[in-house]
Amino acid sequence: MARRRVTARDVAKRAGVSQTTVSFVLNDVAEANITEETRQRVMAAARALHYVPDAAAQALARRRTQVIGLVFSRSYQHLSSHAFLLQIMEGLMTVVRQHDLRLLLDSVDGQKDENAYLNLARAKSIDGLILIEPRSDDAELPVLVEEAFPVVLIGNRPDMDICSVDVDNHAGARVAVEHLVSLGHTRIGCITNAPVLYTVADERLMGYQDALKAAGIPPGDRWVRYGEYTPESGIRAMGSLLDEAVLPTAVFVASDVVAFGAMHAIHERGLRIPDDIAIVGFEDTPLASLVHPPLTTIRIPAVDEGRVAGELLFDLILRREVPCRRQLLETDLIVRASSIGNSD
Amino acid sequence: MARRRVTARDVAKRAGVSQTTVSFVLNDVAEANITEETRQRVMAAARALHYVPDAAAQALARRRTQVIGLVFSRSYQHLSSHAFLLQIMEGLMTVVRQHDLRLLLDSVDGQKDENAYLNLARAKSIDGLILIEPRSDDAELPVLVEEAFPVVLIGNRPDMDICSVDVDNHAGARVAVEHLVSLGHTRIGCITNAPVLYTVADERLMGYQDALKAAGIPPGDRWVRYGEYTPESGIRAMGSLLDEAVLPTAVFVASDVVAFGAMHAIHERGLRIPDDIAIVGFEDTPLASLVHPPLTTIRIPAVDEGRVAGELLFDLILRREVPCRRQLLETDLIVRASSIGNSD
DNA sequence: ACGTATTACTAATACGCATTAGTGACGGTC
DNA sequence: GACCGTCACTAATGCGTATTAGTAATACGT
Repeated sequence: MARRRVTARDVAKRAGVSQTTVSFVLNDVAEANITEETRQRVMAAARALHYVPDAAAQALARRRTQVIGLVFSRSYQHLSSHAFLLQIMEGLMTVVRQHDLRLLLDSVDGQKDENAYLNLARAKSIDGLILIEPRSDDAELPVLVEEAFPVVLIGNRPDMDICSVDVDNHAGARVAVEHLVSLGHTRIGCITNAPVLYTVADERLMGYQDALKAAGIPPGDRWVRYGEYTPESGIRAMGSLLDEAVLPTAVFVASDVVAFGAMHAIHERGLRIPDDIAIVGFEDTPLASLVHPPLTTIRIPAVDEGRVAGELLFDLILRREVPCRRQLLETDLIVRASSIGNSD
Repeated sequence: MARRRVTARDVAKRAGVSQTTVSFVLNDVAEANITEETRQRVMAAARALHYVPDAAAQALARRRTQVIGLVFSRSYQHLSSHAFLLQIMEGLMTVVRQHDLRLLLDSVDGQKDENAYLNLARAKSIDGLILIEPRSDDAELPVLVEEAFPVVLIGNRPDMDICSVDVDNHAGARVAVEHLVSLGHTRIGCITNAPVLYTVADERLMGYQDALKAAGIPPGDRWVRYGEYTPESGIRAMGSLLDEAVLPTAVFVASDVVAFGAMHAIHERGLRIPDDIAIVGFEDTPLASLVHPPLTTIRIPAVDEGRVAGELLFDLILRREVPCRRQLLETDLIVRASSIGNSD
């Protein structure tokens, strides 16, 4: 086949007008005063030729690409354990479609790719960026902000003045642990969702500790372990906890996915949930209600996070006034059988 | 800040050469005979100015965008239940990085967006396309093929001559059901992963039926239900199965995610897995080994699918010879406790 | 010594669109 | 009837790169 590309000039020729007019018609330029009759002729020609404007040429001329970047600060090997990434994308997608944007995906792997998304921005491959779970040692971010590039974080960097959408991780973790305290637990462990280098992990750990303090329980390191996104890390962490001489009676696992691993480890040792060890997770991933026993957890409105972040970014790109630079969404405690139900 | 963009001309000025030379140096054009000394000067200038070529301008001049599209034929509302989409992306990402490409994400929602990815192609937003789970009634696909646009399917369209990466769904389903037969089951139900409009759902259902026939068991519709990607659909389908007067003793659920819902429904009714009803899933999502009881399933090498599809597409884009247009990857039966273990 | 090759570059142009600065035709004004 | 304004367009230019067609300067062969 290999027919030549259809350009605006082809459309113009067919409609018997100039390329300029074609551009005016297709972009609905009001000041151009195009007669209805000409408009129809152009539209018809465009349709007949299956004309679709060249994205690169448009981007070059308009200085806008209509593409936004979605980047997560994890190596892509950890991608598949990112339980609510898909939910975030789902929310984001609604906005993306509304405004006829495209979504460009990338991941950042700590050391390896320097300037990964910074270069995306500089190459103007994207008009704006949504960054998931920024690391506190991320050095690109300040540069981007300094260059006034539109960025919205999902998660946060308390040290920076930057638009972000987040949940109150500290409060959420606290509610989770208070729930366990209210059930009478005093020996409460914690498995983090990630290394504390990630703000989100640190905040949840703090929430855990503060809840204990508030309940008059001295928090220590004995029952604290560090997860790393994956179920496997949950298995390891819980395995290590279960090797302690004195076992906790409840564990707050700061990520559902890690919690699934932890639950598996508990079952493996022949212990029961919640009778021997109660578990509370964090996130409420779609499967949390389906595992056995269903997992008590702190719900993050991930779809909303994606949607709100998308809207915020869209406003930033258009240089609109942004009402609130830091959006904090609500978490909810979802009580299920892993903390309170009949045992399995 | 808002400093003006750094262009190749700026780099040229600083290095005391022409823009052409800058382009030659940065693209390693061998025929250009650039002296090492000049090369160094240009490189230094580029680095000093943080020069990054404008992606749109490059795309326009090169007639290639360095972007590939990843599209799934599901509405984005179903996105988050797409268990191994992330794994596919993980595999794809390895290729994408190797060749310094970008990944553009989109979804297609049956009726709503006509020409969704066709327009991506025509706008030359992307150099090639990977389409996940094409529908058999997808009318854009033939057009794309006719226009000789590089496309690789994950899944297949047996009626079309098109590059694809897939697993043998029929064989996989058959192995799953044969496993149940070998355990002595004769009343074996099936819950599909999706409407049979999707090739992949149809194939797995066929595999189920053929396995029954081969075992001398007449396949009927009585114990067949139709899932729709989600756990919820699994709950519904299994609920409906459990309302039958005579219950199956085993059910092949053609998707892990749907199976998780089905297992939940079984637990809800106070039945045990596998004692009352054995379950075999399909896919081996990361959580299959972690649910309770761990799920027997047919493993799809999803990461490999992504990688292979990416490599295939890359070859197509470069108009290289493609060794085999239809790559069929192996599935494995992973036996876990949901079919054969101790009950829960 | 003269023509040809080679080297190391540069000038000019194309890519396909958006946009700015016109332009000719027509209508109304004083 | 000279002037201004509006209407409905078009010609020309710019966006930032890749690439092609040069062009001086030097090297080489005979």
